[in-house]
Amino acid sequence: MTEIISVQLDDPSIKRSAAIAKALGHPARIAILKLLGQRTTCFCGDITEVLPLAQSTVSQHLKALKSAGLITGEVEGVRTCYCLNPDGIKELESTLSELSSELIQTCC
Amino acid sequence: MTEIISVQLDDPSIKRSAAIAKALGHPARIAILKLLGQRTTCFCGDITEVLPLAQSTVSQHLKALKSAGLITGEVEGVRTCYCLNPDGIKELESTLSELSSELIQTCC
DNA sequence: AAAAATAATCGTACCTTTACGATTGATAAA
DNA sequence: TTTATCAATCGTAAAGGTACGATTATTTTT
Repeated sequence: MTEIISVQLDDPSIKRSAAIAKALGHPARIAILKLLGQRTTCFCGDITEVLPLAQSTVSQHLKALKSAGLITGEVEGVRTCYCLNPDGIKELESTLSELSSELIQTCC
Repeated sequence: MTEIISVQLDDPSIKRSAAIAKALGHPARIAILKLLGQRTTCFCGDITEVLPLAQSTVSQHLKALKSAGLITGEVEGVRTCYCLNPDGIKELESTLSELSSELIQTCC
């Protein structure tokens, strides 16, 4: 019985997985996440110092990570303090490990 | 000692992680992977039947998944048989679980 | 009060992605 | 041999992503 168990593009869990993956889909954004993992806390300028990108570009990437829920950003005076968002990172972990174990079950 | 342990954009492992994530970064491609997980084997037409997308669009997504190494595609006469690529799926699993556990360690 | 510092946003240029229909080339069926 | 089938590719339009410098708003420091 090879039944198709509904694969819909607007399935919220598929959309969410794709959105998380999309946020990870650029080297700069992975690098930023790793950096935040090393330093616990970071200002935008700290990241700009380390990456070969303009401040406005870094700010853009931070915005993408924030709207995907993977980081938080809190204004502290003239700076903004960015941190990994534990909830988002856990969701990243669970969502993508669920997906890969689902896939591995049949193919490996 | 809060030392930065080299975060470079052209680090191959960062680039690879980003490339894998990018391949997962669209609902249609996640749906295709899940479909292949359910059916073990699929022709392009099977996928086109199930997804609300034109054949040429599905073909494009299959191409993206294939060049990311997540699926294989073998011509069988007039059709092409697509399968999950065990090596690619394992790499997806290990790469992204390594990343998330690295991140979880500091933030959670 | 003026100047400096920080980061968001704007404007812009360029490239990529996504989607479609049409076409093509290859194979299989009539 | 002709016709039908399948999927890749082409051409193209619209939308989105990536990068930069310049500008702006806010907050500190002087």
